[in-house]
Amino acid sequence: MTATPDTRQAAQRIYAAIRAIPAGEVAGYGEVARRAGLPGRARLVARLLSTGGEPGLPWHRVLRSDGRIAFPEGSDGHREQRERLRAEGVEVSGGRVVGRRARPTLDETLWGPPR
DNA sequence: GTTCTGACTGCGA
DNA sequence: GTCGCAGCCAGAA
Repeated sequence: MTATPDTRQAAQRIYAAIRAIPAGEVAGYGEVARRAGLPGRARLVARLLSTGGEPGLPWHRVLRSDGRIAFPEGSDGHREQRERLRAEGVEVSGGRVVGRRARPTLDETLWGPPR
């Protein structure tokens, strides 16, 4: 790849943003990208994960803006993500997150809460 | 070098 | 609620 320092750094920020998602909570690709300082680069986030991402990365907490799993229902990845989320107390039905607003409240849960 | 593709998003109908 | 379209960026062929 052209692995420019900028791109690599961006990837690291994205990874950090994903790791910052607390268990039992979910975040959208766009949200993660924004937190990483890359607004509008949700696709980059998705691509990073699809190309391997990082070991131990809670990628299953990353959903689409609709709060749905990015994988098509019935897919292997879809099934795995659903299981992982359920293990953390997040119920998923019909590819949709239940018991929690689809719109990830990352802002409030992560960096912008109480205070 | 150009072209295609993709774990996406937002808006309008 | 769903469906379609355009915009967007980065990597792979």
